[in-house]
Amino acid sequence: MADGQRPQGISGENLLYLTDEQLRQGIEAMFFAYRGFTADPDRILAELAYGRAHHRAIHFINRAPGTTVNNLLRILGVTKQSLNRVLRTLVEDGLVESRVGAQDKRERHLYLTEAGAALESQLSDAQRARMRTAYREAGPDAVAGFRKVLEAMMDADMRRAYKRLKEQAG
Amino acid sequence: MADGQRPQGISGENLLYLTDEQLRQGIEAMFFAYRGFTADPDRILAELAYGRAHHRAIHFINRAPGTTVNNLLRILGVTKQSLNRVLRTLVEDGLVESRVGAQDKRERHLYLTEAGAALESQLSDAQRARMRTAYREAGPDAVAGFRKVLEAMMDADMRRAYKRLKEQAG
DNA sequence: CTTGGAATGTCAACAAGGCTGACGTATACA
DNA sequence: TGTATACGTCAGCCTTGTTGACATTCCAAG
Repeated sequence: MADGQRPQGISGENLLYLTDEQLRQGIEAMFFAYRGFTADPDRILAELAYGRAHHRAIHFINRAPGTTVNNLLRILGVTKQSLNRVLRTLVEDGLVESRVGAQDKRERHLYLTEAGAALESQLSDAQRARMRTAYREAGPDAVAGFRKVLEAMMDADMRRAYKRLKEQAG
Repeated sequence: MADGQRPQGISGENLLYLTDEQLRQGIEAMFFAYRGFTADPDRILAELAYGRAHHRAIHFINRAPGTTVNNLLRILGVTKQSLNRVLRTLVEDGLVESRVGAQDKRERHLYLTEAGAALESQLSDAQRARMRTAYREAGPDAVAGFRKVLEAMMDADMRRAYKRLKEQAG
């Protein structure tokens, strides 16, 4: 897998876009773009003494109200201890409500309170504003390609989680 | 900026792709994809007691050999104390060489050693392999769109850094 | 009905890697 | 000669990941 190779003309396709250099640029694009992606919420969170982990929890609780801790765990891909710390502060601060399960009392079902929903929409608005600008600048065809590549880049189980959320919320 | 709005028919364009729900899906796609994006290098790094910070440093030193500490700092967007910690272990472990500048002796120019280059290419190969699969699956048009949206998502100074690297390396 | 294992969630302690602030040293330049 | 710049370092803090130990609850096998 040497650098600078240029596979070409294989079965009639133009494979220039699979060059190591092209892939490297894609990698760097992901790196720089992800920074922009998180920059706006990060600024808001810094003022509130919260971090990115809080944002992620709030986002997915909003997205799937009543979800269990275990389910959230799988989506976020962290340990339950790590999530628990974040969740505890959010509950203490009155942003998240944790209700004991009706059928299975081991489970906790998570909901945003009004204050939690307010913060969620503040963060979400900021992040969507950046996304909207980028989408508008790039145009609908580019956006379709963007989504397609991202989806292909996910691990299989994340792709499943992603699709489930998509269907769920229309 | 309420949820679920569907701006439509504005100046003849179809703006369905700018729906809040569409933007939200884009946000989640970025989140899940970034996990996949870092998963393979992370596995390799974990065995070597290195982290993502080491990977980033190695990547950009390889990309721009002889770069100064200050320049690397700006690209990575961290403090010098944070970078220094990582850099120190890399120099100690013989993966990175730090040479005093010829013209300006205050500067340190950074280079990968042979061992450093070997690790770089191991990490790079893993990450490119995932990228290549995703690119191939999505196709060239999707890739073009992917890059276009990512670029539009960057902060202005990151976009400059990104373009400089692109031109530099062809 | 009881008991043991599995599932769920909590508490404690530790490490990586961000951050700020302060300071020292060498060099460049006006 | 004095000021600015580039780099390194020490100290201490915070967030957020990790593992290990433990309590509670459920369920199924005996």
